[in-house]
Amino acid sequence: MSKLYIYDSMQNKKVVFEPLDTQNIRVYACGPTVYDYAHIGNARMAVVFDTLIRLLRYLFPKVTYVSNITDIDDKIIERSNLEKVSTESLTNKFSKIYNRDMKMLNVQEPDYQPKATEYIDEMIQAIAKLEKEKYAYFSDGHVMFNVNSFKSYGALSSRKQQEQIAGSRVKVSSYKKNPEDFVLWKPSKDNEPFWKSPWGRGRPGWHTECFVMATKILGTPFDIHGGGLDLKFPHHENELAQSCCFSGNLDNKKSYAKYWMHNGFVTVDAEKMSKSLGNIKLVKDYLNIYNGEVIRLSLLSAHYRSPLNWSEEVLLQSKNILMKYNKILDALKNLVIIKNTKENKIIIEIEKALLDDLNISKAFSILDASVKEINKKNEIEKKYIKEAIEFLGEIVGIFIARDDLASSKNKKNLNLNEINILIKKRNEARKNKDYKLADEMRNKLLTMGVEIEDHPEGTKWKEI
RNA sequence: GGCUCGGUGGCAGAGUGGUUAUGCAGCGGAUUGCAAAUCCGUCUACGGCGGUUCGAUUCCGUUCCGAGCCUCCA
Repeated sequence: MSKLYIYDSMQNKKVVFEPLDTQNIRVYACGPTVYDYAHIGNARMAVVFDTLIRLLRYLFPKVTYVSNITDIDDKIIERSNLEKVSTESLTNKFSKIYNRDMKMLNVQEPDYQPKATEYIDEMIQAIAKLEKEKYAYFSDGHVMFNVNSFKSYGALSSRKQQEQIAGSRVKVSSYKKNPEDFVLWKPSKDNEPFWKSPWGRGRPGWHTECFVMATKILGTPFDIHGGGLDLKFPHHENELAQSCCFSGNLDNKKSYAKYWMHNGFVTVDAEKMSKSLGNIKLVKDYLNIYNGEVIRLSLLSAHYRSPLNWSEEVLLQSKNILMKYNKILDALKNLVIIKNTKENKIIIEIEKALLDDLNISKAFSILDASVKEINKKNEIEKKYIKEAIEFLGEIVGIFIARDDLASSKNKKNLNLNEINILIKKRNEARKNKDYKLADEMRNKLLTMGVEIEDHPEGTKWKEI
């Protein structure tokens, strides 16, 4: 097996992935804050890391994948006040919706999907330890992480504190010793959810949950820590700082995660999809129009680190690609393949592309080339092609729900009987060379939303 | 101001020091009653300017342009 290369955001370069334990690869990726419907950006993160996990599972005997859900946070509180529901019912609702939508995109559930509120005790213990060891301080009801206590702060995002301050928009709160200090524990107002703690009634800051849950579930160091690029700073930087100080590994920035991976943004009209710009696209809205695989492949159409411009063109292109391969798979459905991955030159090439930091476009170009003259190939070659398509499909997470690329919600209730009668009538008319009548039948079917294709073996139809 | 990352043909998107992917769309052809589908063939490209080189889209320098982070965000 060749080596897996991944781009490590800590080193800012592509490196050979060398597992800490080849018998169990451990990965943590930051999931969403659930106070609204999942958007395309959430989906990109989920799909990218799901694809990485699929590849790792192909390469290694065991992979443990953790991806959290943030279910306590200021925005959640704000939204629950607005909708006059409890934070629990709000986050329950949207975490279910998130999981449902991701399932539609063939995203496999993580092995663990911890929620912040399930780890409050552990967070309190961790914060107490940081405070006791002077990495954090108590100030005006808040426990703050003291950035000055960790001299490697900024290593992940290549930032130096002083240079950030000039153009910085960071608010210097009165309870901060240093502008970059961040909240580990904050006091809750009377109408806000709270947990009892040594610092009074309050709730944890955002950056603590991931570090605590990753440490608790995976143990440190683990192999890969991932998430969206916007989390690199400050979220991941802050997780790293807490973890290094917590474990006493002040000089070892790999003591938390060995590698860091970040996926790029989804853009709309070349601008970042973001809440403040109001150009958020929701997964559920696209699931009304497209099959989940179309959306998934669209999300993988650009390399995971590049920006991905979300557009109808991308979706249409993905749909066409899926239709093409589904047709080929359909034509090859009676071929029985013998799993012979190591001998299959197409797979060897595809594997090489995937092992190069998930170069899916390259992998597809190899597949496209192999398929190009499929009609001229003999049976053995066709078996290799089929095996290769299924191989790539498995890693990329497509070609699972075949035949039907229309959204299931978009289905019309068609009268099968009527369709068959019309097709029969049309074929009779064709036999009699009454093409005018034949075309009438076809137009009638079209108005019903049925498109027909004449094949040597008979007339086929599909929904449009 | 600091720190990242990009600029490839109509669009999407890989890659490489010389033989210039791939897909979608387009065009031409085969096929078809006409279509559709399929198959075959085919045109457009590497931001600007310098440099290194026999040769650069690929390396180096410089410049212009764009995106992102430094505030919640996947």
